[in-house]
Amino acid sequence: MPKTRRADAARNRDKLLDAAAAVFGERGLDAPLEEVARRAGVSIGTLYNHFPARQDFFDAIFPARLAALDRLAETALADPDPWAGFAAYVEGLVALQAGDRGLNDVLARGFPLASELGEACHRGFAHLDRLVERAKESGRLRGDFETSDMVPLMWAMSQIIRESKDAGPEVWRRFLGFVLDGLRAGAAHPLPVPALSREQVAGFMDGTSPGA
Amino acid sequence: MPKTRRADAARNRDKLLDAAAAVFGERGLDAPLEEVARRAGVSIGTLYNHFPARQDFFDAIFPARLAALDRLAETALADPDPWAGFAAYVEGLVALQAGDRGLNDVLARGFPLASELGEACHRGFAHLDRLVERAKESGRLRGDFETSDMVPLMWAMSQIIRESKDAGPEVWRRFLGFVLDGLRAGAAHPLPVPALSREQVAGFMDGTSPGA
DNA sequence: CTGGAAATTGAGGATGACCTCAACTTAGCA
DNA sequence: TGCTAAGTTGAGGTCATCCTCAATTTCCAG
Repeated sequence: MPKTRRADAARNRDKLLDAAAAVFGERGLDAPLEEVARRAGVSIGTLYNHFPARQDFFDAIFPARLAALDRLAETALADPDPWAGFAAYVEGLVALQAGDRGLNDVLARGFPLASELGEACHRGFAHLDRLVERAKESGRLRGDFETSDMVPLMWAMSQIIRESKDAGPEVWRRFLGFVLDGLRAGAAHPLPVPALSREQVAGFMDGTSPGA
Repeated sequence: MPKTRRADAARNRDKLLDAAAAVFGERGLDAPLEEVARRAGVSIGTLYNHFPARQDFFDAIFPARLAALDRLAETALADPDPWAGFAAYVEGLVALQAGDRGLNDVLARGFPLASELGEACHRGFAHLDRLVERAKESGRLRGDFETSDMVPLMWAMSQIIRESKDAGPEVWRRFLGFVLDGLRAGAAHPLPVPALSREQVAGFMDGTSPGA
């Protein structure tokens, strides 16, 4: 039923999507839409015709990228070494956002989740649960680590990536090294505060967060 | 020579300073100046008369706060246990920015450093050098930790503080627990990337950083 | 008390982003 | 080849912030 679209309109839609992917990838999710229109070689009016709200771009762009997360999780779960699998997943997740400012924003904020994105996120958490469980059972991941601890971890890494992009784009690997060393069972010392609850995590996902 | 200022002008200046401290503390360094003027009960023109540039507020406000850092460092250096001193310093530093959105911004960004602030920062690094040195010599802090690693650490914590302020204002303590566990000598595994150099760190301090 | 220097005021110009819509252009069917 | 619905256009309204400056008010020294 969307087949009845005119050819030029379809072309413009694609150009907009390409431009949006590029612009959001470079400048983040708050990039001006006029820049997207400009880069697509299309007027701002046409942009709003195809994507009435900024969120519509996100819904069109990110599901495909989030598929990469699923693949990452599968590879990680296939690793015979549970700790290596866990570590590889975390590192892979951070590496993905290091190369994509838009994805970085998605992970960094109390994210602007919609429909399909929400599901992808749910799947991500499910995968993560299994990875964490497996790594804990193997005795290599500290027992008091919880899946929800991944959220602050992503916040942290996202900021490091943003700040260091220009002057030292690899530092995040070093910092992640420190953190992972702190997550090994042998390193564990008692923690002063309980992990975020499911409800708290959910709170970050719909509540709009203040910019920085 | 600034003695020749009129009494009302001095009063207004103080009101502006108080208002600015409050507003920047709540909303961060990008808070609208009109809000500062409004809260000071003064017109926007007067604000610009006293503080022609936003930076002038920072220069007037932050040196006093940075004195707290010096005190913190002294306490930490006085601790007979070098590791405890180091850990207390880090925790104190993070705690300070947890209570002050403005200070958080100062630490989080490729900061907007000026004159006096720059010096305070230098002092901070000098203190930190000694704390790190001492903790390493005691064999409790991992040998490959460098003073400049503190910069990404502050970036990381600042983001966690910002994101969690509303829904779980204590999570940062938990995450810092993980990180500190990773900094203990016993936890160390080889790192994939060298620390930031002095020059790189300096690069963050003048280069204006993009907002978030 | 008073004159003039010092300070204050706030309307308004500049900027950059958002979004709309009436007028125009064009694809594609008959 | 028209003709029309689908699509495009971009000037311009809205909004939030920045910053300026001519007119006005206030302080205080003489």
